This record gives sequence, C-alpha cells and structure tokens, in this order.
Amino acid sequence: MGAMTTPTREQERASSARDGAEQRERTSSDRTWTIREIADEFGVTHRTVRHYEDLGLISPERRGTTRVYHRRDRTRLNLILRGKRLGFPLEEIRTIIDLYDRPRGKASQLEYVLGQIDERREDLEQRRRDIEDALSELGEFERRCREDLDRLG
Amino acid sequence: MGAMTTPTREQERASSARDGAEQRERTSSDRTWTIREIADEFGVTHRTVRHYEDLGLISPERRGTTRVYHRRDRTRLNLILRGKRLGFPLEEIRTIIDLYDRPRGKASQLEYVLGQIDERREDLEQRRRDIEDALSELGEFERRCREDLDRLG
DNA sequence: TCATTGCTTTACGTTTACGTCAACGTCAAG
DNA sequence: CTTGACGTTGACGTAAACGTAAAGCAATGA
Repeated sequence: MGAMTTPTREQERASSARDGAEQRERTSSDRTWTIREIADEFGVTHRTVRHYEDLGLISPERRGTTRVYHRRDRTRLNLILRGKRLGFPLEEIRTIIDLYDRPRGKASQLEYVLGQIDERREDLEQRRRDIEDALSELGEFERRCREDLDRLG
Repeated sequence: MGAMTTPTREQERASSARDGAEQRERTSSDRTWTIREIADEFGVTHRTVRHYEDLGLISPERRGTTRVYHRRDRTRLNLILRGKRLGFPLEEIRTIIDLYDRPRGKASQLEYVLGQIDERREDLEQRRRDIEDALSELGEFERRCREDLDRLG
C-alpha cells in the first residue's frame, strides 16, 4: 500500500489544530471525514460508498448512527477504485483487501497468503501482457494510418 | 425427402464438420466453423457468442438460417475476449473493433481515427500504471510476509 | 420411421453495481 | 420552532452480460 496514494490536503487541519487546547494535538492520521467528503474527494457518490460498505469492502467507524471515515478507509477506497479501473469485480476486490488485512501470525497463514499472492500476480501479469499486446497493435495500426495519411497529403 | 433448394454449400459444410481431418484440401483461410465449435474453442457458450452478435461485435455469414464463422470472426472474438480480460465493457469493445474495421479513405476519417487511437492509448496506459502499482505493492507485501515467515522458522 | 443431435429464435431470469426515490432523524441557524 | 442541510435505512429500478428454458426446424443414425 501507499505506492500511489494521492497527496491530499491533510496538512490544513493538522497545522491549524496545533495549538488547540480543546483538542489533543491531531496528527494527520487522526483526521476523519464524512461520507460526503469521502465521496466527493474520490469522485463517487455516497450511494457507492455505502454499497462498498454493504459488500464489506470498508467498515467506517460509527458515532451513533453516523459514519466516520479514517485514513484506513481512504486507503481501502484507493485499493477498491484501482481494482475497479482494472476491471475486477467487487467481490474479488474484497478478497484482495481481506488478504492485505488478514492477521497472519502463524506460518500456515503466511503460506496461504503467499499462495494467494502468486495467484494475484499471475492474474495481473496476464493483464499486463494483454495490455502490451493491445498497445503494440494500436501502435501498428497508428503507423498504417499515418502511412495512409501521408499518401493522401 | 424433397428436392433440395441449395444443396451445394449445405452438403459441403455438413461433410467437413463430420470429418475435419480428411478435409484438408481447403486452405486454412477457407475453413469455417459452427457456433458450437467457435464457442468451445474460445471457452465461452454459444449464448455468449450470439450475445456478441446481438450487440454487433461479430456478424457471421448466414447459410440459410445457420451461422457460419470465418477467420475474421475468430480474430474479432480474440479482440473481444482480450477486451473483456482487460475489463472493458462490450459497448466500448465494439467501438474499438469498429475503429479497426472502419473504412478510412479520406483524410478527415484518418484524423478522427488517429484521435481515437490516442484516447485508447491513454486508457491502456492508465491501466498499465495501475497494474504496475498493484504488482509492486504485491511484491512489497510478499517481502514482508517472507520476513515474518523467516522470523518464525 | 422415429429418435437424436445441432442450430435456430423468443423470451424471461439472474447477477453485479450501483441509481433513485421515500421517509425519517438531527442539529445549527433564522 | 421551523427550515434546511446532511445524515440514516429500506426498497425498488436499471443496465450490462449473459443464463436458462421453451419450442421449433433439419439433417443424420438406428
């Protein structure tokens, strides 16, 4: 995780809460967000965020009835959205997230996780090959188009 | 049995389907396939193949009422399935296929096609980045797992 | 001749991933 | 106290991508 996390405006609240006596010093890791803020920032609807919660992909804190989102929820959302861009179904994305989150104390657990990692890797590498193929076909096609264009001009 | 209206092609197809090994007088580019053969070979159902036809992604020849698949249909099916592996919706896949097939005689057409190619390329390169990121995260995660495993052993 | 096999169309069912109300709670401002 | 901005939980709608009968020819095997 963290390889492609978007640098965001977590500084603003962190610095302004520096001298507040009422609130303990809030580091950026303490910041929380509402569902609307999260949805807007990630470019999805609140309905979508709630849908992901229904499927168990995220589980924000509840204060009373209201959802409170923390940094970990943002991390998960990033994973989810990238998974979606890659065309993975949400259920499969959930298994991936669970994989990252699963407690892996015992050796048997770790062996299992390593096996899952290999499966994931196979899948991703197949996709990468598909993309490379598609890109090179696209390049070849472009070359031919430009040839045709040159003959016309 | 009554008089056959168009006996020639129908019988050709029937006999070639019966024993394909003997029918090697035909060059491979002339070979045709039934919907079942195509479906089996590509690992999809005939319903799926017909669905793609409904959406205009393939348009096999018709002999009478029966669908006859040629090499170009197989090429298209390959494009479709790769598109699906990459998570593209079928409608978008159709536009890509149409792009490759579109007659591009005039310069304006070619300009348009080149623009489309760029869009496609952007999309694919975004996906590639996502895959690279996911793969490197996976690698990092694996490294940590192996560390944990070493500490246990 | 009859049954089987394969292809056909029509049409409704299903799953995924949400969208879209509806109806209600809550809290600060006017 | 009412209004309005957000929040909540259902519950139903929908589009994509097929699945799954149902029902019908047409050629072939027994």
